[in-house]
Amino acid sequence: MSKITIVDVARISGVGVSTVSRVINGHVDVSAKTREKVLAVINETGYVPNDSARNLKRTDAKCIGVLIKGITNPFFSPMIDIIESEIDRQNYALVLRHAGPEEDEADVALELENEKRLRGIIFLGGGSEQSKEKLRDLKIPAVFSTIGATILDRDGNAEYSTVSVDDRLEARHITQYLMNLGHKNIAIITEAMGRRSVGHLRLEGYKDAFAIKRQPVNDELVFYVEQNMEHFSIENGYRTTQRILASGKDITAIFCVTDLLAIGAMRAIADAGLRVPEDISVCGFDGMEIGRYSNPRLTTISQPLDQISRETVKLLFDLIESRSSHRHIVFPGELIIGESTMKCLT
Amino acid sequence: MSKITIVDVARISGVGVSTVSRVINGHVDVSAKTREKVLAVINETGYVPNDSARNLKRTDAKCIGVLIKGITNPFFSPMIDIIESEIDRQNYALVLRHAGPEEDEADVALELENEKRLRGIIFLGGGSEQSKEKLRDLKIPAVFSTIGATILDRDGNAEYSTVSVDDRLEARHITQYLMNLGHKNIAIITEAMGRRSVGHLRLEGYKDAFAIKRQPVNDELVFYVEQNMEHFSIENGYRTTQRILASGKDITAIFCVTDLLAIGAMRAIADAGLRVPEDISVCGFDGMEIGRYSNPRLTTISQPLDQISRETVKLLFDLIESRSSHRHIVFPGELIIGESTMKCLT
DNA sequence: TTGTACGCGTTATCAT
DNA sequence: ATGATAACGCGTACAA
Repeated sequence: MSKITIVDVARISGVGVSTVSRVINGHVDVSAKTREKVLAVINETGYVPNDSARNLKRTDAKCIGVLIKGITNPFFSPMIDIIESEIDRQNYALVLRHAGPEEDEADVALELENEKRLRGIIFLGGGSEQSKEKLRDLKIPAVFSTIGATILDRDGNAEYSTVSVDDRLEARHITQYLMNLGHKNIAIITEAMGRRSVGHLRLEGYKDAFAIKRQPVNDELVFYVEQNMEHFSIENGYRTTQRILASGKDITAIFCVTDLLAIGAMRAIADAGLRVPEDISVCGFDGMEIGRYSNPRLTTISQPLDQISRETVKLLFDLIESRSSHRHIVFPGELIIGESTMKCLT
Repeated sequence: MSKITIVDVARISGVGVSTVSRVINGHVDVSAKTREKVLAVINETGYVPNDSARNLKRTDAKCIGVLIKGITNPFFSPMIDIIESEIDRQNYALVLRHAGPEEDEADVALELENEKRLRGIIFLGGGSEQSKEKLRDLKIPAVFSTIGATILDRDGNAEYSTVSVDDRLEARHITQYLMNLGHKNIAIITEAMGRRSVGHLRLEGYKDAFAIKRQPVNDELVFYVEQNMEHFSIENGYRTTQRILASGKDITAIFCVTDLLAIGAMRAIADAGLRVPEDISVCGFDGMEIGRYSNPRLTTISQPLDQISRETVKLLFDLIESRSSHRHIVFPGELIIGESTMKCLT
């Protein structure tokens, strides 16, 4: 079964290639009889149009690209479904692409743009400082959603749009919540990355809470995840918490900058023979499903992923149809009080 | 900034298109001076080769496709990394594609095959009965890994290869483990799907355990997940378990056919004021990371995803290089005894 | 070492 | 309604 092309189909059906093309693309100006004949040939030959060749010629592919940085992150999963259906509702097709840890998402985006005939692109994660410049070469509107959005400067930037929560502010809120429970020695588990990474932004929020209370931040209570494995994974939360416990620091609460870290932290605390929250309170950030089913339930900041996803798509279409210029939309997070935090007893 | 092509680059650099092409593809037969000049132009123009046009011409793209059915399933996440690095080790590129719930994975595979110049393809999930036939049109070797593999008949099928555990056998093992703990009234939460779906296969294993003990299966203890949401989700495990508890059936153990279902089940039991495992033992299937960090730790069947992933790639390359014909490789699962199961006290 | 010209499979344009 | 043919952007013989 060697490769069969539109020419073959045309020859076998006894018609011209243009006619076959018309049938494939559902044009109306073709007789029912001819259409059926061609369709029959297509069916029995198992002919599949070559997408590369189509994209080379086509001008009007109503297509939106979604670029995910790190497929490993289950955080994005719930967003995809919503984005997919929203795009579908506009009668556009969705091209989902994944960028590995080593790939530069800007390169992948550029490639995607002219490989498919994209009208717009959504970034989930990614958005490193360095790729920022390359993004200028994008000819289509881009929207960064959630994590990736934080990494960009928001101040009057007209190159792309962002939709997210205010990581720094929300991190301050949950830290303040811990403080209001009476906690003073609050450790934080975060990521040592760029100045505008989520990890850093949430750390800033943590520091803000102390600044507002006019209390010094104890740098020894700032713990960074291990570098040699997935940064925001359960396992990393477990390992890092073990380091915290082994350090002998007298802490009563841990703020993990993601829920997955918090899940690992809670297990590490339990394995050390301590209780959550009686001995140590734990809170996360993100509002992932798992936190609502963990034991104990996780106290966290919930990101309104539904709204964020919907707004992301809406904004993108506004941009595509020039109804709007680039904007930076910020949604409020919601403090979810679970069972993993309680009043400080000491 | 309109679209810039290889012709533009050639014109600006004052060379021919073939020279530019040579530079792009890293051919050696081009003077260092010319190369630099071209590279400079490429850089300042932000030129990106059109992949569609390249694939149209290229014949030797060393590319492997990985098709994931349902990106929502975190079960596959750990496999991707391994598969990616294994493929990389062979100096092949990886093209990752996702098929939505509505898409036929066979269509996507066919499209992927001639869009990129794939040498082989790996299916993660998917593999429905109906798409089986379309797969015949694939001109490149295909390997189904884990979940999707089960759906195919293994008996002397020479159309594709499979790598997986024996779902039916392993399900029997863990059911027997529960029986050996003294449990008699064992509920099962599974999926009502096709004859060879994982849900059905694992249900068969459950029934086998009873058959071997010459005990009748109580059909009233077979519970099916809700159809109107993700089948193997935490939430579905929660809801279905609520139904089990509300049914008033006198059960002492629940076998959930996936770990995610089990996580939801444990939470539902706790919310009902009961304890795991003292009141009800719970076990899962898959061996996902979350089960090792849940509270209590989950008893489950662990699939050797490392080995499965590695073997999947190895087998695919054997097929590509005609060192092997299609095979069906089965790995043993491992019973992981957690804290979510204990002796039946009644 | 470098440039010219053709073909990859498809769609769009222009005839008919 | 249908067919012939010129692009689309690139790789690669082949010629120079």
